[in-house]
Amino acid sequence: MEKRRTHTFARDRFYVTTPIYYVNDRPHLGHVYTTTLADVLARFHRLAGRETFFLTGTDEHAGKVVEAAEARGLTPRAWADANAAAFRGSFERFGIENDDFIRTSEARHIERVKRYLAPLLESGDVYPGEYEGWYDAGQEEYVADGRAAANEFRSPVSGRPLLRRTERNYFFRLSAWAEPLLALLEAGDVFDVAPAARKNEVIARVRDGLDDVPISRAGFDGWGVPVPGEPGHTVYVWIDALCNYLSAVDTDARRHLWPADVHLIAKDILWFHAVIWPALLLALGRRPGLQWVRLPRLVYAHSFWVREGAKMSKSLGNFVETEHLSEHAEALGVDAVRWFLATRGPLGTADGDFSDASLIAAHDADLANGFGNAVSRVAAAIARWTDGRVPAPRAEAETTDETAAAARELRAAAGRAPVAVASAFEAIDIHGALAAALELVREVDRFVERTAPFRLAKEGPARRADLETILHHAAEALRIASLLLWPAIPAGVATFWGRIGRDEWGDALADRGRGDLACWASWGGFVGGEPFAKGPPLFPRAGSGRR
RNA sequence: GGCGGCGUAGCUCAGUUGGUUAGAGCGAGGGAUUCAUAAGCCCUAGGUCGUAGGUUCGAGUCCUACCGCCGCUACCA
Repeated sequence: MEKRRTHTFARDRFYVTTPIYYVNDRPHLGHVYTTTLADVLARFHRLAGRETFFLTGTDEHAGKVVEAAEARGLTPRAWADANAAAFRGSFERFGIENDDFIRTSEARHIERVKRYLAPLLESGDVYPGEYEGWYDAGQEEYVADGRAAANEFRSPVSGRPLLRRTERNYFFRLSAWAEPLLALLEAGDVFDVAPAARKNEVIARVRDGLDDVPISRAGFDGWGVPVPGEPGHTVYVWIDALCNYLSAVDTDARRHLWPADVHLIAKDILWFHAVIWPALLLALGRRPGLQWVRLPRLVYAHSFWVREGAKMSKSLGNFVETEHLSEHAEALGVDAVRWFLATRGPLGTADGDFSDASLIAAHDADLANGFGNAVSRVAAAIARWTDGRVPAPRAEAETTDETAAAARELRAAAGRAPVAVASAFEAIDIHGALAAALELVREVDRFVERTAPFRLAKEGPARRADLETILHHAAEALRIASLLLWPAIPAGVATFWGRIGRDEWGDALADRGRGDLACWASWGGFVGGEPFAKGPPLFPRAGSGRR
């Protein structure tokens, strides 16, 4: 389909963002999806020991927010407070640990948007002009020329004729940045867009040339960011919203975090993130005192969820609500939801189908029958034959050649896995990263089948060294696999760590702390004598068994 | 209309710069086991690689046409 490209991130830090969500929306699958992906990435980089910053938030400055508030007899502030809280709440429910939650209505943000606009006005990157376009009075918005023509100059919503309207507002000189942007996109080493198909779309459009874009709206009703020096104008919400990525880290304590490593978005807002935002940053970076403002390294646009083949939309009313996801989380644990989103979602250019059955199937196949069962069988073996303690490894000379060979191969697989997982995560190939982690679990299952410790146990002391080597290796490989799986299924893995006497890892990573993956995931963490306790299934099967 | 992409086993998809018998996961069928969450492991899919041509010693992998599907075509977050 397309070639994945590895993006090399700064080694010691990682900054990932989600879009800030429209505060008039109720949180649904789409929001939880993007945010979960960001959380998985952020957790991986934290685990790897990097200074990680994961930002999400809400976009609040739209005229419709004021309307929605008025309709409910609330102030925009109160309405936004309630809905922003709803977003925060649903994210918390799925184990998402963002480092900050920015709201565009916050003073820290508004103040900085003004601070970014002022120098651009001064330099002429932003200039006053006249915008003429097809206006949909019912929607109170302009309709793009192409779209207006396609609709025979009638409102796509109401069907009423569109009005030709002229408005005085401020423009961003986007046209000036087409060439530099194209060069950057084609090189792809400083600023990049992924997946490749999305990048191609952007390049094709930028190649056709760019028009200047209006970035303000006439009128200011106290909700929004006033244009500096022109208090009767409001900064267009999109421009306002994009600035959040920068404004959130534009403090002495955080400025070093910029540029963002990944802006994770859905494909519908690619244009703003892949063209307008970088152009704005290029312009900003030229202003005195703002040279630290560089381009984000990567804009990654995933696709949409569909439900049983049908697009989710307000008109169909078929959104997968957060409440619905919560039911799955209650039945199977949050990890089940996270795992499904992270491994089966529309990460590439194709839309992905959501169904309850596929969520449960993913949980059963990978978590219950996979990781959970492997942990269970190894824990039971250790409980029965080595008193619940991980045996110390034995010298190869003490075991048969067959045992030694199998052990060597498992150890090699455990060495390859962290490398494969890391490089997949670097390429935002979350499916690939988690598949690589799960592959190590499969290796353990194959290893157990091949070496059959349950048979050796019956052969008495003669095979004791083999038995101990086998159990040590199986435990060790699962220990390493658990680290690699943690970003996606932190709850179950934390429980597992408790059983193997590694609560310290959970402690280190708690409260957004950092780990030391290179050290933790290296072979030899178990020296012998550690617990590997049995316990209730980490991921109890939901479906019935086979046969 | 323009630009771009896709169409590979029942399902979801991998298939490097063209080269031995086209792969994985899930599902389905079969088998040997029994430590484990009726889990795990092994074997099996005889797939016209959308269709028709072409280039080549050789094409799923390049070219052309056609059929079907999809994305983008600038300001709805």
